[in-house]
Amino acid sequence: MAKGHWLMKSEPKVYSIEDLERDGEAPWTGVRNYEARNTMRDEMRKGDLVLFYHSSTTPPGVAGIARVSREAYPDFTAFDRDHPYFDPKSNPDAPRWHMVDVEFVERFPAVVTLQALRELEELEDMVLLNRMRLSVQPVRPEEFERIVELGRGTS
DNA sequence: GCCAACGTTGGC
DNA sequence: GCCAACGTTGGC
Repeated sequence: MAKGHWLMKSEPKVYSIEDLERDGEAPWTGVRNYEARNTMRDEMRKGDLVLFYHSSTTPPGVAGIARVSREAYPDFTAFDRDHPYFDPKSNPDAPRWHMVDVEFVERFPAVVTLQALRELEELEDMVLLNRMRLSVQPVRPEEFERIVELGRGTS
């Protein structure tokens, strides 16, 4: 089975690639969208590579690479009444939300901006550019490679 | 801060 | 099961 490629969004004010670099590894808490959850729960496998996207910032874009380090398990922040991601409809006996852990791989010297991605014809079918609100999404291997080249400044 | 896009909820 | 109202995301 070929290695999977994904893109995951985070607001850097909440959790940035710099935070992941410092921490080394982190649980991807707080996804409260079914499609994004299903992707994490059903499709993401240990070792898969992830584009780490910074959203709601200036400029938005891909900041680096992470790797799935633990496959899906219940998002415990949903059980914690005092946590901002608390969801009363989820509980440990019937967890509604799942997440993966990711580990730091690489931070790009410069963010590959959303604007730059939009300018490339070969990326026009990217889920990112067509379903702007989906926070965990698949990326084609060739799209992934192209963005990594841009991020490393090697193209 | 605005607001378009769009996912979710809940009344019926 | 439809769909209007509502809430959230996320670019600008």
